[in-house]
Amino acid sequence: MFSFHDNLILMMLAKKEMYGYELMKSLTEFTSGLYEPTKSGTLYPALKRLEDRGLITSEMREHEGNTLKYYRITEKGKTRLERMWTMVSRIEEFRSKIGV
Amino acid sequence: MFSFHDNLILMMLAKKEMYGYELMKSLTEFTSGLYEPTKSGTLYPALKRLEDRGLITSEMREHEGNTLKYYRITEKGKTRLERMWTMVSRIEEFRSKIGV
DNA sequence: ACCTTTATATAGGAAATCTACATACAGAGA
DNA sequence: TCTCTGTATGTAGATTTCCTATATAAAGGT
Repeated sequence: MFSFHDNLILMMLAKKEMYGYELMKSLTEFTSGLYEPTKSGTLYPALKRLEDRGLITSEMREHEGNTLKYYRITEKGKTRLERMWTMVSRIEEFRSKIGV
Repeated sequence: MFSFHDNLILMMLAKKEMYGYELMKSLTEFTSGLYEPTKSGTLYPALKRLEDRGLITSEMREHEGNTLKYYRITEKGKTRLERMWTMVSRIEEFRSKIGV
């Protein structure tokens, strides 16, 4: 219905462009205490899918002597992310209604 | 990492116990305009999984002449749901920080 | 009689996830 | 020097979940 993991990736890249490993660390920190750390075997195929669908783009770039693969969210990705924000708002609203 | 659909089911059942078809309609209404309607082929196997894991329980009960299968969230299910609330709060907080 | 809605469910294929492994380089410490 | 840890990017295979289509049955409307 809706891949939560993919949306978290888009969310992170909406803040700033990042390379894979950096993103992995950010996701792990974000979900710490709640979910298992993000693994490379989950992240990299996900990034490939998101790029194939035009939600993100990638570019190889030098950074302190290393060649890193930087990912950036596209306009299409931002539009997709809007759906998550709406969903999250609905959930918060629902929660406050039922008072749990 | 985290099945969003499963969490929405738990959320709905945290409000009140429901039978499958009723739950399907509720989920469809909740996600309307954002995602496709929930299909029976997705919902019923999900309910079976959640019951096998002890997050919900089911009971056959009469309602206006019909024998319906009512589902109820368990304490374990409520604990699981707490994780989603925390996650949703973190997302809202993140969103306000980046200002999108 | 026929159609739609309600109600629950399975079978099979497609997609996503998880576990494990593979590679390479850089720096720290014994 | 050798080894270990951390950084960095990925693939292979199995498991799990999801989607599409189908099946059944009963009730109510036209």
